Amino acid sequence: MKSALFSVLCEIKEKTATSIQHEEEDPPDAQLLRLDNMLLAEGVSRPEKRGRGAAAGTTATPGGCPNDNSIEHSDYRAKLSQIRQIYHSELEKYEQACREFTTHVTNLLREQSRVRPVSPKEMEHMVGVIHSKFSAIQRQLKQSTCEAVMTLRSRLLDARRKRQNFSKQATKVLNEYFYSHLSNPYPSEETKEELARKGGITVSQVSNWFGNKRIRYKKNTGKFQEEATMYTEKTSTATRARGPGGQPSPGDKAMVLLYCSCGSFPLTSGGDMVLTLQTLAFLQSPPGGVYLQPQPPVSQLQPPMDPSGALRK
DNA sequence: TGGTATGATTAATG
DNA sequence: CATTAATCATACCA
Repeated sequence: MKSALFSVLCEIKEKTATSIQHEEEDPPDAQLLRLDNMLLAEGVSRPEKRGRGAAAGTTATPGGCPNDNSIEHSDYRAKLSQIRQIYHSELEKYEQACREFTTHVTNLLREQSRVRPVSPKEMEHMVGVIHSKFSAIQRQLKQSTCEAVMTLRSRLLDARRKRQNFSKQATKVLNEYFYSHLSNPYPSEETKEELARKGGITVSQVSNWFGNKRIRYKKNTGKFQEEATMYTEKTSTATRARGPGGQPSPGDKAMVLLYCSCGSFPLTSGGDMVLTLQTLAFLQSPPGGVYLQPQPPVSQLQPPMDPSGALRK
């Protein structure tokens, strides 16, 4: 032990002899500062600390969002606190080691001072060098902690990485609403909440879903034909009218067709119009069942260009 | 393993 | 601030 210490001491001494100021050759204090900031922002530097604009933007919550993503985040938080613990204990260890080492070295120097003159300046230098060494180690610790946090974040917080398909129930609920409101698939906030509740997902997930759905439906309506008939049928079973064979009630089907001949959803003006049209369509819907029309009658919605072509007729 | 489906994110827009 | 359109990254399936 002692010999090891001594060798380090000698090394330090050498360096001191040459030039102290350039000892570390790379003093990026800015980087250190950034690391500190990040650790602070991530809540690593201080256990249990909240209340800083930092996180407020993303996870404002106390109000009415029940699960939102706190469930998913609990795992993250658990791991984060683990990291925090390790970080603090390591930091503590380093600091203690630093103190011990410093006293050790000063003692040694003091001993040496009996046989040779040791200037106070030399002492100071020694101490300074030791401290800078340890702070370099600390910086490394901070850096690796940062990396760990980043990895953790990307693994657990970035939802894109942990994407999970919605449950059958959720997609059913969403699709049913979507296809039964094809003419205006823009659920209100309340509706979104209800859909979210029924599907066991969050409101923002509902919004995302509708955003994706609208755009994808518009982009390639043909592809969704099957799905459309499927879900419109499904909803009609609830209100099922005649026909054991499944003669679907014309209403919703008609909506699909209607929609097709009407153009895109952005009928901002609205609801009444839709209703009227719906009734109209219902009345006009041919008994035979146009709904099965293999040809996608759809896609009138003025997509800029229709790749599937051949429609519009 | 490659292609597709799908949920989430982001930039642009009004 | 809600949407659209594009894009990312993963899930899922043949």
